Amino acid sequence: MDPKLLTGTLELMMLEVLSQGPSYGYEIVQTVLTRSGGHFELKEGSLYPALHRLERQKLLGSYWTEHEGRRRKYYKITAAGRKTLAARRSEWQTFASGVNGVLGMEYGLA
Amino acid sequence: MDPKLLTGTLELMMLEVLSQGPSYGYEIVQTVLTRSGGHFELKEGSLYPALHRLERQKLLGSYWTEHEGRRRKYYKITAAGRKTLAARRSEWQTFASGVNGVLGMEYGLA
DNA sequence: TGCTAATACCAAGACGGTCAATGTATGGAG
DNA sequence: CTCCATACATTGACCGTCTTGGTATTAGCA
Repeated sequence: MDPKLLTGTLELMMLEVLSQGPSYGYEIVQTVLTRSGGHFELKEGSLYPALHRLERQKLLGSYWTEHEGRRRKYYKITAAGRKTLAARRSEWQTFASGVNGVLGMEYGLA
Repeated sequence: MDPKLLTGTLELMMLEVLSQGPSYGYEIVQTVLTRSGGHFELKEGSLYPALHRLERQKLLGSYWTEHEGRRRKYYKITAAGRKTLAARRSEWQTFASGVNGVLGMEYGLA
């Protein structure tokens, strides 16, 4: 999987995952891996900066917890984050159908 | 439309367009615009470098022509280009269904 | 003891996209 | 006739995001 494709959908996917409840970096990686059918292995080097970015933009909030001796930083989507998520979801759909249009595959998918 | 989404699909779309016959930069922009339903306005600053890149990789060949006083540089897909196109198409499908999986929208689209 | 998993973070570098400028030629508005 | 828009290609500066890979901590296991 060409990593360049991820650019721009990373944040969308993170917001989506967090829209279903708070989570932390390490777990988000697992969730995305599972839900993508094993295709997307988010790298820490892109995940954490993205998380910080989204937090700076107030789309996420965060808090630390302790779990069996290990520190976890939970991220929680904000109201603004949900709004952005909705916008990005629809942007993604527009984008995907645009690409499919160019590829001559506008109908259906597996 | 967030331009970051384009990263990685630009070349795919260009190869696709060229798989249907030789074309030149300016025309490729129009073709993609039309076939994407008016959504993708390729910028010259990304299009031409991409064209040159693909040519360097021997996925495209090129030749100049003259048309009503204006110079045109036609690009033509190579056999290697077609192979790459096939690979990228399937990569795109995997990618799109991965994203849709994360978004919980694996079925159908308009 | 030392390795692995869980967990978070950061710095350096590559790469591709945007903006905007440059250059040439044709054709139409005034 | 002049000016501007359109057709067409190229390039350079800038920016943002991704990858790689290294740091750091704690728990648990060989």
